[in-house]
Amino acid sequence: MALTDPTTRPAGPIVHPFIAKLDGFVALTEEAKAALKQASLGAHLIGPRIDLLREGDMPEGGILITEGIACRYKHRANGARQITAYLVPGDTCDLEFHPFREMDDAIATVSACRVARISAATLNELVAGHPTVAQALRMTALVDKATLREWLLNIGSRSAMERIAHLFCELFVRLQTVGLTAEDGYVLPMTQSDLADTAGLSSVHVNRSLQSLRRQGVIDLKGKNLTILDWARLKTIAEFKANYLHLGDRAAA
Amino acid sequence: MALTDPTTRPAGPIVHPFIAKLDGFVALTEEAKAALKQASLGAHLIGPRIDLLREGDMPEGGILITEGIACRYKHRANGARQITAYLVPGDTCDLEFHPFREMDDAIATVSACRVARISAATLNELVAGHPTVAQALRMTALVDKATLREWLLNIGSRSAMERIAHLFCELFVRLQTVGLTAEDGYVLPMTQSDLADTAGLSSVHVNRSLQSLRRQGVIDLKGKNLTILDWARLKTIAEFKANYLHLGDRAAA
DNA sequence: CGAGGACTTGAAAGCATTCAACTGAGGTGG
DNA sequence: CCACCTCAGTTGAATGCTTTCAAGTCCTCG
Repeated sequence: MALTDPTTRPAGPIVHPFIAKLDGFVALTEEAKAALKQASLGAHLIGPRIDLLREGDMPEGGILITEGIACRYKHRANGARQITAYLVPGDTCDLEFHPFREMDDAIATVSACRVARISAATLNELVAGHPTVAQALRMTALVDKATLREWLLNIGSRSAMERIAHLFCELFVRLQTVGLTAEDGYVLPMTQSDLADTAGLSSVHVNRSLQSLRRQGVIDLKGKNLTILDWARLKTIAEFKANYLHLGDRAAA
Repeated sequence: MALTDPTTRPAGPIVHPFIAKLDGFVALTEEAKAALKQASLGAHLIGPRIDLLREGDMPEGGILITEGIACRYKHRANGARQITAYLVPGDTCDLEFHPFREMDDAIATVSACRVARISAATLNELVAGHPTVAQALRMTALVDKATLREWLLNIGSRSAMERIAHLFCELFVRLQTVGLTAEDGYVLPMTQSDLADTAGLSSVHVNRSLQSLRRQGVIDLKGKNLTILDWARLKTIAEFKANYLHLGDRAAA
């Protein structure tokens, strides 16, 4: 079962995942691509488990992940944490920037990441000067919302194993579009505790659910390497449809 | 305990909740207000429990709710339904419009609603001609996302009673900003089954949780009339902080 | 080699679901 | 005008998924 078509899929990671992502939504002009490239220069390398923005911060601009995986999360008074999104290379947050807005959640790296900060000024130039970029950014906001809704469905109505299977499916497809998957798997830097806080489960139960998936021969997960042994079955378990990601013809089988 | 300040809060429903909402985010010019008023003319009256858009539809423009309450939802193959958002007067969907985009979820009325459809053309004029409107619309998209994240936290980490309490708090604050609350309550058109599909619970358990809230003297719910008997306690139970709604100085105590 | 974090496993307890039956209110048609 | 139907809400009991608590293993890193 070929998950990727080598004639159209990149062999390795895409150099500018952000540009590739936007270009996939709306065909960008060459000037727009150049401007985006310029804007994403000067990305910093940041270690794992570091907060990029905290609740209550007033960000000066937006954030772009170039390498690694980050997450958005919220904390409760009792210490419980809910992860509300994963950011993979090419993903951004708070580009629909608005002045005097306090963060109502936090952003942190999961693995080590390369992170570019995009100032409000740069952003304004980008949007004002390049209508295609503006349109593509609106589309990313739309996809972000659709993804949040799908996660709500996931947590609200699926069983533990289904939730995890769904997350694995989504990450596979998203990472695939930026060339960060192997033929049948990818690097999963989250701990089981992270997965628990993502899926609204206890880490013990995540552990048992993963074992169930392993026992059924659907996945193999050793350390941080996730191998999908039976993509069709994983999709069936998760009831996964990629339509909410709005990838168009980039969508995997 | 005065929930509303009669000197600053409207006594009745706001005539143009959409304009009031946007104006609260970004001060609108008079021309912008006039244009918005024009755009929201011709709202249709639609009965309860009617689909406005279905999954797979390609909407021609956006939707604005002028009266009543609607919801966004997704269905699973097994018939399970997850409500992912409630739309109250002044709320919109799909104004961050993008051509050739298929709906990945559905929109339906809960109560009878007055609904205005805003064409892509009108929308483009509005955004192109009125920067304040464009900025305010970006802000609504931001708040929509923040609300989805809060719901994720709600379903993912709170107990049944807490989830319901949180929803009641959120709706109170949102309805209050458009003048649709009484001093200590509001009209709640959702059935217990709707609440169940919102909170990721069974309707039986919603019923029992409501009774628990009633027994504690926190709320009174008769038919479609919700009365909040103890706002402080309801907020405490829900661990409700309105910051994610980004209402600024409009926020209730 | 020690320490700590991640992962695993077992058993008990609990919150939530399912099934099933019943009440009550609202609307329809004879 | 009332019987009847339907849907929303209520209640009880049994089941079960998930959590919690606790202890122990494995692995990595300093």
